Amino acid sequence: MLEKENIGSNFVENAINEDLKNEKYTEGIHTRFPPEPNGYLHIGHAKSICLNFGLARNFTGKCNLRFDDTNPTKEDTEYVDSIQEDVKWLGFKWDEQHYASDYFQRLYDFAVELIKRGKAFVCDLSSDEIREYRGTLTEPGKESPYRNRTVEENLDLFQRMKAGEFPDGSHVLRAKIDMASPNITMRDPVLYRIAHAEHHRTGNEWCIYPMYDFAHPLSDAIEGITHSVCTLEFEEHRPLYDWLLESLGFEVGKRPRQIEFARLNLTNTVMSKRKLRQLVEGGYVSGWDDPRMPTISGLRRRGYTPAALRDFCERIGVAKSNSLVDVAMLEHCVREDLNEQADRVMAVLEPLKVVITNYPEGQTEYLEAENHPTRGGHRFVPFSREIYIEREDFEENPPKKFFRLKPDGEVRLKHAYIIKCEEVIKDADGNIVELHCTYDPESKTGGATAGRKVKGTLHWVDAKSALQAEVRLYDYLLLTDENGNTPDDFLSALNPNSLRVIKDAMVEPSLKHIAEGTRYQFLRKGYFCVDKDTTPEHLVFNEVVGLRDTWAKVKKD
RNA sequence: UGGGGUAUAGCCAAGUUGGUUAAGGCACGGGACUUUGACUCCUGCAUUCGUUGGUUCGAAUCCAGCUACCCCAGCCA
Repeated sequence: MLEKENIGSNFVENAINEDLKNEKYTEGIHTRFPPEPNGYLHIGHAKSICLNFGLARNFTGKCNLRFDDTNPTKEDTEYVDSIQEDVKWLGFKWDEQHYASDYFQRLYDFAVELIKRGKAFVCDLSSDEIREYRGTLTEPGKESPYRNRTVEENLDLFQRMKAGEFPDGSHVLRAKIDMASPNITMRDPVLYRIAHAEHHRTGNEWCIYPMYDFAHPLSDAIEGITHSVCTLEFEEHRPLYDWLLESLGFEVGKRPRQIEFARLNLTNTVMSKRKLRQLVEGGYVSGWDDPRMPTISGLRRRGYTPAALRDFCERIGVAKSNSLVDVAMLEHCVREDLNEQADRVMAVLEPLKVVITNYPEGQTEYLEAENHPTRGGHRFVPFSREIYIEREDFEENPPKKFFRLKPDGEVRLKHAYIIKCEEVIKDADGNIVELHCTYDPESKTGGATAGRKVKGTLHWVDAKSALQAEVRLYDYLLLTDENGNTPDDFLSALNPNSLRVIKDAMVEPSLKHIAEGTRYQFLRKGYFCVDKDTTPEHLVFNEVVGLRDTWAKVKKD
């Protein structure tokens, strides 16, 4: 079998290597990604997806997509569609697609078999009673008075549960294990419950539904899964997982093995479905795909690339310790990808008009501008007497080391000329409304005399031909303490400035007809992605992530 | 105070059977380059592995105790 190089190795791969070495799973390894279709996928799921599909790839095995749809009251096809879309978008192809609901009949048969083997019984206790009988963390539970029914009685009752003779909550099928077990999961866990509810796929065919603990190991076994990777909270369920497979006669070394890893936590955001739902339903964000959301759909809309997400999942590793990954790691991954992929264009977010007084009135020239510093390609950008520069690129009283534009100062306009600030025009309130500059005709980019050096280089757009655009700037959804922690009451930590909309940014005219989803680097600002709200008349950009800004740090000192 | 887990730098994380100076990445600092204060490139960043003892010529790795944090009492997954 393929053994991976030590790069990116993790304990799950080590465990699989060990299994292989011991000649287990000789048919090859088989994993699965088993989401419940009750919500949208987020970056924590991406970690699991990358892990499971990555294992299949690294060991030349297979990976299934299986919808764990055993709870009809919470699930919906809307989610199965979005989940499939997200997995595909991330760049993975599943070998087989299944639904736990496809196995309802087989699962029922397994339950019957379990009853026949005397390992399960129908219990008439109410859910409150079951809870009382279960005991507590420190005290053992008590056995149900229905625990010793005969196999025949159990068979009859279970069949009648299935036939719909009983109302919800009146009966339940339970495993017969050990009410005194220190592991609460093993205290005669519920295997089946009655729910007269319509299932999104099986409709009203069933009125009893298996619990996760019952359906999961058996679904894994049915599919020939070798390594069932899940998160840490299922660790104490593993004895039950193994008990069921053992009780039903699945052979050790061939039956699936459950391995648990720590779920992803990221600073400045929340990751639980419940909290994400709260954000959406409370109107704190525009929806599941709000670009500030850590959902796959949100990240996609924000402009993150699948490659960046995969790289991120690779870099954070897989282990068993609870961890909180700095969101800076994620940002680094997109920057690295987009630095390579994104074409450069010029856009001025907060325009300040500059009149070049010695430039001929009415003249426009088209300057060659490279699209990418290493990959090449070029376009022509118009330049004329009036342009816009970034408001923050001019300071009347500049701090030390400010090498942008200042009174009597010189600066290079990217792809164009060196200009000198001659006059600052203000309105009656003293606000700077315009700059009058002169340009050096000898300094034109690419020309024979372009060699003169000035310290600063600014981006700009031609005033006459620039396009107005809406630009949405994002900051973290949540404010965190120095340790990156969010309070339990996370809504109190919502960042009031997580979204800033600029309606009147000016972008170069080459951006006239662009496709939704296209990503650019706005020179000296950051990476931006064309939002789906864009129309032929109205451009809308989302900030993916800003460029690293050393000046911002220097300025603070 | 039952059971199950986890502890290696500010943050992730390698370190499998004990053996030279404890990988790598992020962040951060210093420098070079620069018509993006970007990118890139150099360079620095744990005498120490939660803690205390023990075994050993030798321990992050083995043993014992202690401490901290996470998870479990859904007919959710």
